[in-house]
Amino acid sequence: MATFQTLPGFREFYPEDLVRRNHLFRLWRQAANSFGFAEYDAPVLEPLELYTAKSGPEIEGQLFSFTDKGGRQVALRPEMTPTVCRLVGAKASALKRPIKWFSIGEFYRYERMQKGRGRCFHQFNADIFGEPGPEAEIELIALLIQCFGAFGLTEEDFHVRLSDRNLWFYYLGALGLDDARIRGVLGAVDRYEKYGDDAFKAYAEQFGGLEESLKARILGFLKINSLAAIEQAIGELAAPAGGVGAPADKLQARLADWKKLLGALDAMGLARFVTVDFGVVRGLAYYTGFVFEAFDRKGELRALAGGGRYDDLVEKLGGPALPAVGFAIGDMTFGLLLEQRGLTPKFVTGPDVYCVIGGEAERLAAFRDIHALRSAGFRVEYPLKEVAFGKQFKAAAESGAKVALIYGGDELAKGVVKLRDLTQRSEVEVPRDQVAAAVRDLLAGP
RNA sequence: GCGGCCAUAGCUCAGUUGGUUAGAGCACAAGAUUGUGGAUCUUGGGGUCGCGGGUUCGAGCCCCGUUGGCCGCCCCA
Repeated sequence: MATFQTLPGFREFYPEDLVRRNHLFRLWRQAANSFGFAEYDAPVLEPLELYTAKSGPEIEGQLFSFTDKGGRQVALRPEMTPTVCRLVGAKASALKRPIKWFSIGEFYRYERMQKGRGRCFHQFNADIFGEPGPEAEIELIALLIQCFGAFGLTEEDFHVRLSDRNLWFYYLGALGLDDARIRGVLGAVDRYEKYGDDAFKAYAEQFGGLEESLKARILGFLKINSLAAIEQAIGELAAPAGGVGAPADKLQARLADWKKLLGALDAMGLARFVTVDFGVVRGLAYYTGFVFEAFDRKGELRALAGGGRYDDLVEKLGGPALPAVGFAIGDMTFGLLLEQRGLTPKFVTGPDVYCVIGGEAERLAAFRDIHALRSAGFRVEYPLKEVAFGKQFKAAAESGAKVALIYGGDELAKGVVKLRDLTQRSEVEVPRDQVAAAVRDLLAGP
């Protein structure tokens, strides 16, 4: 029994696990590249203030934080957004626009583990900086969908729920709520799906109960699920029955943004993945416009991905004023979904060539070819120690190799190597100086 | 931070009302097999029964604590 255990919530990746993880990363990276996003990376350890500045001091309870030997308060990164804001902010004036960046990294949160959540996890992050219009959302939501579709997930498997914190703010403001109350209501809206009416308890404790008529209007707004419903709500907002209407020009601009966003996604053939759903508001205070979250269609898993616009954050973290939109996909819930849908393919990790070697004399001859084949890019295996032929053939078959090269005394005496096609179970003798070419031909064949 | 369930070999698990030296399958390794296939047969390595304490003549089994895991709550950037 091992004396030392893995720290709670941390994961180890044995080779077969890492193969699967790499598969995720490979397809995500491919999707981002095809959308023209540039990959970056950054430190795992950051100043604690980078996170407390954004989220308040309470956040420290959720962080792996400590004081380093230089007396600095530091924390393992719990997310990428503040880091990438710093990177972009520091060179904002020198970066070509639009700034489209992505990364894949490991993150750490000091939390209790649950299904789909651990203390360390990986995230794919994609962000666009410098673009205030919905063109940025179009790119990002399309990329998000592609990051899922690349695995064979369809609209039967997941959808992206899209909402708008701007309209929420306009609406709640028009209902006469101040900023603190608006945030309180949004907190309730965020939880409404899960708790129903109980979601308003926290609000009631802080501000007193909501009037029934007010609550009914909020719940009505929460049920907005189509462009037509948005249009209608905007019409009502511009000319409210009572109270203060939101600025008409802003509302019209917002409606135009919605039309542009949904129209573009439809033109890409992605409308079937997108659900308008004002029940999504995201808990975070810093989101400023469109927000979206991806869920499995069955609603069994926690969120697969989340994102939105955060136009004020770069400036708040000390950079220039720079509009931004971004999203992140976590690897844990996403992996669960792939597993549920049987979309984690069997990975062939076998070599191209397995060498069967007679004895120590033949081994030296084989080594020359093995190294040459490996240098030529083939994946070549051989038994490290002298083993009976029967065992070697068994090992060759089990390895998954398509080709066996047989270095026996008889062959080498004739200046040849036997090349066995392990699939066809056929053999040919090949002169030693033509081994690489013969292997290449066989592997390239049908 | 809180609650429920759980912990026996690398994995999946059995283990009688508490009773001798803790078992099976799979996996791994060796042999059958010194030149041809994933099979089969034989054999083997591998366990502080998570850890610590208690009850008992005797604990894998009962009790307490602790660590870890799963699930949920809080939270979820």
